[in-house]
Amino acid sequence: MPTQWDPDTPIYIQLYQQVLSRILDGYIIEGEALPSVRKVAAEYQLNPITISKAYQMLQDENIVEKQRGKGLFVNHGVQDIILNRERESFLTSQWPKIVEQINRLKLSTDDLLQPIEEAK
Amino acid sequence: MPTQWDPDTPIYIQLYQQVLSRILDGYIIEGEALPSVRKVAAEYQLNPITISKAYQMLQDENIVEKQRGKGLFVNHGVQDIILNRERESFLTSQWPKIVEQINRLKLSTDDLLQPIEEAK
DNA sequence: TTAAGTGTATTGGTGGTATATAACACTATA
DNA sequence: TATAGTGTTATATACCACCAATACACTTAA
Repeated sequence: MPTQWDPDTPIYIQLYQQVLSRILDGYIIEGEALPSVRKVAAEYQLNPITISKAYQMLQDENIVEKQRGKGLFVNHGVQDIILNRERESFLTSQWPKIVEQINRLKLSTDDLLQPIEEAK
Repeated sequence: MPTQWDPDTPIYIQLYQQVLSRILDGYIIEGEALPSVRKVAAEYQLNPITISKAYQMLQDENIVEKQRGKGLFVNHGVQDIILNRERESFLTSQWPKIVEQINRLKLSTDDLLQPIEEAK
């Protein structure tokens, strides 16, 4: 599914973001286990440690919890937390820069809406 | 002016982007010379090679041209070229991802416009 | 108990970034 | 002709992020 990796972003970061996305979009359910480090490693032809590093970030943020010998389980209530966190982050740190960029490039609403209409 | 450097982006990349921005915004004029490698190095406490690396990128893209012994001069017509290039890049590679993100986070137009209104 | 399944700590290689230092080739000016 | 100003190249050094190979500690189930 992750056709290819973006060479400008560390793989473990992309894995981390992918898990967040899948929780957010409901493909990974609260209370269930993440696919094991070795499974993902085999599927994507990666070193288990690389996946472990992504999973470690999720543990540090209390998104998942480790059950020794069993795997990593998604905590309850996390979907909402992620949604709010991403919204907050987008609105405060990304969106202002985007607006500034739009103004700097003197882009019209037509320029911005056209690609959206075409995608429909 | 560049209060501080973003630790997540190479300095020479930030220098390169800064020059592009200043040309775009009219602070650096076509036909004029860029500040010399050594001046910038002294001002920002950097190694001359670091500045040279940024300037090399600008030469590779024909933004500036070298006059041996004199310095690097901004080519004519470059302001428009940069504007079009940035617009193109923004609309095709950044904006679609932004729109997708907005949809994914189910952000309303109110959420997006509020910070803009507040800034006025 | 044994085998297979969890995650992870250690170690080492590779490549990118930036520095320090020096030298080169050229031009403009006093 | 000196001198000081351009950008550039070369070498060595240091540091850190990324990733792989290996080995370890633990749990579960046959």
